[in-house]
Amino acid sequence: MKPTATLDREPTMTPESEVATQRVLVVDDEKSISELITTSLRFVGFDVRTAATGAEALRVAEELKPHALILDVMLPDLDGFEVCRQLRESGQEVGVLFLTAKDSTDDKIKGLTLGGDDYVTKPFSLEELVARLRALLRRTGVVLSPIDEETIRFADLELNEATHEVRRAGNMIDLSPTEFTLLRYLMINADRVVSKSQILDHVWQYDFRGDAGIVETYISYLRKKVDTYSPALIHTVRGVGYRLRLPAK
Amino acid sequence: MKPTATLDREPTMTPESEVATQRVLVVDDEKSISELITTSLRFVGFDVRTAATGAEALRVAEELKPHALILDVMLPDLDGFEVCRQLRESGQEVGVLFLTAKDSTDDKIKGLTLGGDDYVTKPFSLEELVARLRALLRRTGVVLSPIDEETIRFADLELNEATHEVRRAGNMIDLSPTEFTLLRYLMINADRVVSKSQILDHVWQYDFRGDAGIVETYISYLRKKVDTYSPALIHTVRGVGYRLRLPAK
DNA sequence: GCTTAACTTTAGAACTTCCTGAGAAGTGGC
DNA sequence: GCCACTTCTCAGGAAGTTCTAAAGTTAAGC
Repeated sequence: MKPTATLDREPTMTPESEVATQRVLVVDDEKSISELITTSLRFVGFDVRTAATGAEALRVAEELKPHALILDVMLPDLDGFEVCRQLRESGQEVGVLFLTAKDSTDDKIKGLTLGGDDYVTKPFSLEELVARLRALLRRTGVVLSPIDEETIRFADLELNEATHEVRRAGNMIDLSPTEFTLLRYLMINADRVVSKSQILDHVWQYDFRGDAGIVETYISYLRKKVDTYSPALIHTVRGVGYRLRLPAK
Repeated sequence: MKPTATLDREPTMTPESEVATQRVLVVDDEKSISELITTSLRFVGFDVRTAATGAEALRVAEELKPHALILDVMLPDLDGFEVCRQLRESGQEVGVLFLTAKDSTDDKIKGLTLGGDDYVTKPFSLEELVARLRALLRRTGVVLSPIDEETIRFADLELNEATHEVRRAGNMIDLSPTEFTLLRYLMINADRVVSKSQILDHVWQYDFRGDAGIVETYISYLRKKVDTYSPALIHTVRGVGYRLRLPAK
């Protein structure tokens, strides 16, 4: 991943003192993947540790007591499920987000979504991964959030993760999957400038090999759908990137 | 395909504090099965313990006093029936859901439904297992289940778990077992988008190895039966999944 | 004010996803 | 053992989405 200059994080970030940072353990033997995830999660405010093998994961988890694990199913020693099993056996309450190859037909994956755990197939987009991790932490926090709490708001814009509905001033807006993910990314980073390469890194799958021009195209699509209402919310910061914001006071 | 971060949960979940958590003991010597069940049940709000042998089951049951048992008939030591017998002998009031291989022609299974107990054949779908367990707890009346209604409603659609009847605007609709389970899954997740893989994981048996195309076929069947009435309730969210919803406001 | 780089928009080709119908294979009741 | 029902696969076509490329527009620097 291209290192980025700007942080992405919650628009209404609660001070550290009020909300304890959530600890996440990332377990993957491919360094490039685990680094990609680590950097992203650190930016969005998680406390991240990594492990490259199942055994290491168990050792680190013991000490770290993470709130969630991001766990590759294919590890050099124990497989992901075994790691998960041993962890639960030792009494650790931890949500697990499994990473798995797209064509993997492993039975064991099934049912996990019911169980509060979840899985993401490789290659994923960071935006998707973070959204899923958040949902998982919300869920494993025992208290289940009603649909309303799954809505991100900015000005008169609302984006609901559960229903996939997007509204501007109460009017439904129909978005394609990529448009939806892009808008969510902008909304989560409301008021901050995000660069085209940041957007590419987060919204597109990590193995996308095209150029950043696609971002311009999608911003254009989004403006046609979202900014036909006034005031316009999507602003270009020439030479830097894009920014969601209300008109200057 | 980009899987979505959708939660599955009860549409009207009652807070933990109001309803005592129900304790379930899962007894199976196949780790993958008992894990699958455990994770699923934990999430839908049960307090779950496991045992791998009949002897262990008796020991744990003594201490846990579970409201229900999910009990594999084939155990390495005592068989499931024997475990059940000894438990009842010791005076424990407990509903039992037997797990049995599909081709098992064991007579003992028959007649169990009379006593409030029930059985499910392997491989099962999680949706089915959870529904049966709830029904069992409802019947044995040990504790009121968080959802004590036997009818799930959405708009003018009604689905009755006990009678397996489905009505739209009062008119009976005849559904096959898979159609029924799929519709129930959609109704439980009313208003939320559920992805095809989520549907596959929950509605189909855990060892199903086909592709997600089958979900499209069944959605099509269901629409023909349920959405011949207007308004249509089953909506496609392209690239994401399906959603049960009333026409947009 | 001209030049140039940065951005926007559009068109359309390539691709993906979804719907449906037809039929093969399996299952259970009588 | 036949019939009805159900499950599942597959294939064609329609519709929607993604991405590239090229032409049009804007703004910043000199």
